[in-house]
Amino acid sequence: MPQSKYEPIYRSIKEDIETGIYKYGDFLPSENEYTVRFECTRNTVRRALSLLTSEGYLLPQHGRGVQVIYRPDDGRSLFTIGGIESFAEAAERSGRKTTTKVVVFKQIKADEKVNLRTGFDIGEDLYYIERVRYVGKRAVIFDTNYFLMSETPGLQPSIAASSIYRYLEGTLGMTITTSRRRVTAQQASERDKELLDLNHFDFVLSVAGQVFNSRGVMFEYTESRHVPDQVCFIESAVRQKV
Amino acid sequence: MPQSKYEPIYRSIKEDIETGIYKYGDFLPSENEYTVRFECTRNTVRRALSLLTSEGYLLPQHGRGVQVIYRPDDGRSLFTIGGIESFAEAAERSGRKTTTKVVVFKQIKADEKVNLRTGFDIGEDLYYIERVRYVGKRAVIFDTNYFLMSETPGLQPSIAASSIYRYLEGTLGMTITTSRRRVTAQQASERDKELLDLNHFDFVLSVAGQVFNSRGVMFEYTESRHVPDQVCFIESAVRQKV
DNA sequence: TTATCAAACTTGTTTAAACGAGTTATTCTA
DNA sequence: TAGAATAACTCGTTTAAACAAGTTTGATAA
Repeated sequence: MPQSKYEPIYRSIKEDIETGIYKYGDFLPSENEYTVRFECTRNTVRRALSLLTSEGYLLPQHGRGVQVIYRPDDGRSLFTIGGIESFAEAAERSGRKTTTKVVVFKQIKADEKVNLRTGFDIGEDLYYIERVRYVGKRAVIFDTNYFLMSETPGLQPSIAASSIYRYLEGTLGMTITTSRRRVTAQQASERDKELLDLNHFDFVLSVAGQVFNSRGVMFEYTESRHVPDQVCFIESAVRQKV
Repeated sequence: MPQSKYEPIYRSIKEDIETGIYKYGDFLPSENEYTVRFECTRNTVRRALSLLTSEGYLLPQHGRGVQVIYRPDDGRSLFTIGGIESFAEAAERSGRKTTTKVVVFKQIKADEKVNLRTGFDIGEDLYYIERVRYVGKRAVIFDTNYFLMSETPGLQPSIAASSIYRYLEGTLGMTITTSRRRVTAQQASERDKELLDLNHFDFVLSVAGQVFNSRGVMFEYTESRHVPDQVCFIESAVRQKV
């Protein structure tokens, strides 16, 4: 791939914001100034800016300029919703030590119950995996995964213990593109209490979702049950024009 | 405003998907076909398609086409995260009868505690509002709002009881653009138990966030505490290219 | 029949230009 | 001095064209 042009521009401006060169409330240089600085057209600049807008970093104002509305995180949030990030990626970003324990790893055939829950067709061959994720010594996430065997050949417990995504993207050359997730608060099950260090909590934050690869095949269904403290999801939205 | 051209195209294709003309797994007509159908350039078509992609409706595949990955909702979710929707809008969309009761309505000055929680500067004049939202006869949401008085003049309890956003957008001509929200699961407080019909639950799903108007002024901070059942948040994400 | 190659698609990126429309600052006028 | 008109900015939308790069299909050659 011939390395896109807008991507380094996006990254450069993002860094300028995160390092405080442009602070909350400041206006960025105008689009035309950026075309000179980056030696590209306004379209390319606008593409980079629109990415940052959708991430909640910027607020463009017609006729005035583009304002920075980003405020640094307080660091309490492990995950940022609005992007796709694996457990390992998120942990690395926040600089915390993490480990994974594989509790269950088996092959199943999707029955009606699985179909209802995950959306996989009845009769499909699936890997069923349960994992517990630790941050430091504390069990904070209980993951249940269903992977479509035909799309994820060679999956093994040893891979599940490190990073399945690294395997899929690296070894298999798969591209993960889109996911759709549902976030709910739920009563902790007996299994949650058994596997997670919930302390005094008796509920979890559940994130369930389907993941598609670049060929439009839904190859994964995952439910992650999170210990409620120390974990939160951040989302930013832009209101649709009418 | 000269009514944008991509917007009706976006709406048209969205409708075709939601009404099942194009089903889950189908490929849409190519971009070039759409340029003929809508009498516009490829750029304009692509703009409409990219909106639907970011909403999780579509999965474009380089060299192959654009696939539909939308599946109709099961209707259990009142809200969709990833957009900005008021309580009234969301309820209307799901066709349920709702009412609002204003519990507290007063003017306050932001102190250090408020500043830490909301991000408003110390000394700012604010409206402080507490509201309980009912779906049918059940109290399902406990809302705490802070509004910047200078940006929301004339706010009154009677307005808070109907729709504050309708007042802001309609009467004041304000444009709401961007919001940034944090989703967490929390232990139900005594006040939650007093005001909400939690039934057997002792926890809530909290959504807290800042809202900006079109002039880049943060004019609202809101925390909504939801009864956990029957409410969920849906989010779709597209993985960032590297 | 099978394998290979090329043509004809598909979406992805970038340029260039023009016009619209909102905001701000300046200049001119009363 | 105060106010109105204007010029010079800002971002928003759309067109047109070209090329890159991935996929599918069908023709061609072994």
